[in-house]
Amino acid sequence: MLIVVDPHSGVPVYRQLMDQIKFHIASGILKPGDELPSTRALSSELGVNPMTISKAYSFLERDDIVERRPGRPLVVKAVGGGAIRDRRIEELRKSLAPTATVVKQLGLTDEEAVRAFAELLESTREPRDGGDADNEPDNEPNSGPDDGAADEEVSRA
Amino acid sequence: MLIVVDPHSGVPVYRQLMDQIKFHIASGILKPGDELPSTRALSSELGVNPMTISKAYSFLERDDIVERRPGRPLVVKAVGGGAIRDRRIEELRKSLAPTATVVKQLGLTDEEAVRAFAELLESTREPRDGGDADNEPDNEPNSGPDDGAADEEVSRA
DNA sequence: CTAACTGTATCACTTGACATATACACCAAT
DNA sequence: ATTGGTGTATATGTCAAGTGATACAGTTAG
Repeated sequence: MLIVVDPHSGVPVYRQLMDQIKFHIASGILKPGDELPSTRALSSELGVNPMTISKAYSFLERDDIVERRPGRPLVVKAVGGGAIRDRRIEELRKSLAPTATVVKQLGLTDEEAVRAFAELLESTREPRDGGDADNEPDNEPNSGPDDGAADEEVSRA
Repeated sequence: MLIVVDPHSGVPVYRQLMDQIKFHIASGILKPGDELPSTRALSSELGVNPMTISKAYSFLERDDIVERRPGRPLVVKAVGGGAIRDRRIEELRKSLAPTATVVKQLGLTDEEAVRAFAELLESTREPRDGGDADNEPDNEPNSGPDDGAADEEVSRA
């Protein structure tokens, strides 16, 4: 469970935490039933405020990824292996949703759009350190505190 | 050239302007050489500050979409017909870029990601009423039966 | 030159997200 | 009950984005 945050990356710390924990679950490093590090432990290890950790944990609970019991450490929720995959696809779809609007707005055909996506993926197939990933420029898939509106790129519903 | 902005959409006004102007260029309503409405004209028409219009114009210039001459209206930059299509693809790629990161982050394969995208596009394809079927409350350039042929081009001065 | 148009640089204000400090609530073991 | 562990609600501070009022600079026509 290696977690690294970069306060200067432009990506909110609590979101970096969420992303990395989600990633660790998705890749099996964190299994259902495992306990997450305590807020204070992570806090001193990463040099961030416990509340920031707690905020990340709260959102993870809201996303049904983690289970909260008062006074006890958080544990990874029991989800079937398949469910984890589904969750990843779901994440992807959320990230993709605004783009679907753009496609229609630009009047592109589905094929053109799909092909562009495939090419883009291929071109970025650089094997760069899979671990964490604090990146995620501006258009976040979701899992934010807001979620409400305001997005980047092009607008959306 | 119908432009509508919704200050409550959560999407910054200047970005709504950019998106709609880009869209009008992509769809041919605005052609290279056309002049854009003056900042003050658009300002009073939309009820926003001229500076907000100017900000949108500035970004459009930064994106090489429009040309600025001091004291003169902005004009759509001369891009070849083919370039317009490329520009749309380019827009799409920009919208897609963050998602490419997410894909890697989630450890999904290209195929899975591409398929999810294709499915998403298909699912948003309204079966009835061909056209655009678009769900896009806030930012939608040419929606509405009005417009007809009334205003277009940019002249308006 | 003056007038009327263009765009915009500068500054002030508002708003919201983010991170934090403090204090509190819960649980388990002593 | 006390102690030491857990997570977190609340209020405060910081900072950047978005917007707007004002004043200024360039162009064109009279």
